[in-house]
Amino acid sequence: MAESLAINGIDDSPRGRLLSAAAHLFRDKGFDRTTVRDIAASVGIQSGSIFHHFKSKEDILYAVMEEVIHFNTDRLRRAMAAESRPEAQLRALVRAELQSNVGDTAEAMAVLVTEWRCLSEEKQSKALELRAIYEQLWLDALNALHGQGVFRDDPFIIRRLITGMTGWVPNWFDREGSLTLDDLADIIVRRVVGEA
Amino acid sequence: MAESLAINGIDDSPRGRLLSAAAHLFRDKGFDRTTVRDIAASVGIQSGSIFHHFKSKEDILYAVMEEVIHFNTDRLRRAMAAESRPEAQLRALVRAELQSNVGDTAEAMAVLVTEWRCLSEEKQSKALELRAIYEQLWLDALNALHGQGVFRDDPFIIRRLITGMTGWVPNWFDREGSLTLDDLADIIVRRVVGEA
DNA sequence: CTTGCCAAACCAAGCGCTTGCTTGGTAGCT
DNA sequence: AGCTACCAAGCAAGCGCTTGGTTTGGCAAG
Repeated sequence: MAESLAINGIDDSPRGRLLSAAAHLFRDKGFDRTTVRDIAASVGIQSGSIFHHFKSKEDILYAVMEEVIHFNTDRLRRAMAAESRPEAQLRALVRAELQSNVGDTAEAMAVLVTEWRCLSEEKQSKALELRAIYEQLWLDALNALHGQGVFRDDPFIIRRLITGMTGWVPNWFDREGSLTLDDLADIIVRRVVGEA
Repeated sequence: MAESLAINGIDDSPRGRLLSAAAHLFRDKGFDRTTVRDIAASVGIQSGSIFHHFKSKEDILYAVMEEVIHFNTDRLRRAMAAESRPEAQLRALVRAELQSNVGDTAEAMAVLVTEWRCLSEEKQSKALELRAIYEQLWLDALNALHGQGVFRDDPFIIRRLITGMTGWVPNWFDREGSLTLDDLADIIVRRVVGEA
């Protein structure tokens, strides 16, 4: 049932199983339409028992988001460190983000994007700080590439356009289709560096 | 208060005012967190009175989506008809979509994207049919451009990437900033036809 | 100009149900 | 003994929607 999400090694604790189930349900039905009774039922406990692990339903949502941001920031950092040639580094970043969005953390990432406003403003700020670290990695890389003349337009805007392209992919990409994620990464990279 | 949305000439009927208020609230708080009491209060009537105009809360959401899809399909059709040169036509389509997403129908478009799953499956299908007409206009145009050698990659994938780019714009674009929508349209067009 | 009428628009009240969360207590492992 | 994990029961609040009745504006007959 809950194949994806995974996120990390935290998974076989009661808390980890709750987070996995919650991420799955949140993506399927949305945060508001998912009840604590739904989450409890999908791990086989009573609804009240959830509140021994999280102090509120919103806390579960925040925990899902925090985990996935941390995990994917690490992945991005590794991708960046693994390449030195400019264009290869850009391709590595795009691949990493595609992996985040349609691969192992697809469910939690979808929740991060679509259920953002279900967080209190305070928790939104905290998550935004974590997200800013992720974005700074991108901007550092893009600024470097821009400085080396790999592309011409404003790196800040280019980053926004890449975010849009990769963020929309889960809505149409077919994992069983003939187009691979690496192919797609190349096509996206070509939107930045040109078809040369 | 409710400056945007507009959508059409239907606006000064009770129904039109309810749709405007609903679109605004749905974008602000989401469909589930918006109560019929909220909507009623924002047009100055009692909550029960809403059900003389719509038979359910979900019907309000569907009406908002239907109106905005029709309106923006017309706009796209006009944009396409107004240009004959390939690249100019592409730019016209991008401009039209940006106008839809961050201009006059921004609120209703945001609702269309984020509250999609709040519709029943039956209404989702109906909306999807309307949306398909819109998408077919894009594909026709992109296929023509592709045939004329304006770009090389698969038109179908390119359309998906454009959808992502333009769809994300409302999340970062600053209408008071120095970057205009036309500038942005040019930058996006350049992602398709190259920087030549 | 008045009168009688009707449909659209609305109100006041509340029903029935679901929701997130609390409470007080128990089973089992260390 | 004490801790983690859990159950059974239920409370208070909020939800979409219904109901029965009242106001309002327009319009044709007298």
